Amino acid sequence: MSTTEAPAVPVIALLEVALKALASERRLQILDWLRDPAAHFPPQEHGDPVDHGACNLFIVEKLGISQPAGSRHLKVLVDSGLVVATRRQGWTYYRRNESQIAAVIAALSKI
Amino acid sequence: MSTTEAPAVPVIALLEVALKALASERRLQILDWLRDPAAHFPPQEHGDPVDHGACNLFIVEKLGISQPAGSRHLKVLVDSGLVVATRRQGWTYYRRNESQIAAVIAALSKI
DNA sequence: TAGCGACATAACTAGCACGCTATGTAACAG
DNA sequence: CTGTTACATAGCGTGCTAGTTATGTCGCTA
Repeated sequence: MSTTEAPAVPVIALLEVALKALASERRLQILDWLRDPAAHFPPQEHGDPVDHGACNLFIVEKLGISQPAGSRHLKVLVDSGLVVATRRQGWTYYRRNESQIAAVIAALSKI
Repeated sequence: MSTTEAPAVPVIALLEVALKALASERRLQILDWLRDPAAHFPPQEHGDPVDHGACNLFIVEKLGISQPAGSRHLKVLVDSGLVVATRRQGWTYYRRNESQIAAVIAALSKI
C-alpha cells in the first residue's frame, strides 16, 4: 500500500481484465458459439450441451487452430469469469457465465 | 475477395477493433474523464469543455505519461470512433462519441 | 499394469502494444 | 524571419500475446 497507488476508479482496472479477454476475434467467436452449443457443435455422449456447454476438442477444431492454442483461449475466458468450465469423466465442458457477461456490459455502460 | 474469407459473423471483427481500444486502463480512464471534462480538467480559454472536450496536454499531464504516449492513446480512441477530435486554433480537443459507444455496448450485448 | 484419449503445461518464436526520446509540422507572437 | 507552443510522427527497447511442437497428467479400458 506504500508503493502502489490505488486508482481513483478501481472498477476500471477490473473492467480492463474482462475487456482484454473479450478483445479477441477468436474468443468473441467462442462466446457466440456457446450461446447455442447444440447448433454449432456435434452431439456429445457424455454431457448435455445445453447444461454443460461444448467440449474443448470441438471448439479447437472449429477454430482451426492447435489444441494448446484453443485451450489457452478458453483459459483466458475462464480466468476472466466470462466462461465456466465443468470437468466430467475426462472431458471438460465450457459454458457461458451469463451473469458475469451481463455485469461486464453493465460496468462498461457506466464508463 | 479471392484471398480473404469473410467471417461467418462479420460484426465480431468490427467489435474486436472497438474492444481492443477499450481494453486499456489508460483509455478507459480517458473515457471516464471525458464524461465530464469541466470536472476533471482546468478551464480552457479557447474552446468550451462541454462542447469540445479536453485538450491533449491536460489529458497527458493527468495520465502522468509522456505527450507522445498520450497522443497515441487518443489516436487509438479516435480511430475506433469512440472519441471525436476537434482542431481549433492550434489546440486539439477530444470528446466522447456517445452514439458509437452505445453502438459498441449494443453489439456486445448481442454476443 | 499398460495403453489411450482428452486436456493442460512448457518452451520457443513472431508480431504487436506501449513506454521513452528526438524530431517534424502548423499556427501564432514578436 | 525567428521563436514558441501544441501536437503528430519516427525510431527504438521491452514486455505481452498468440501461434507452434513437445511433453506431462489424469481418467478410463482392456
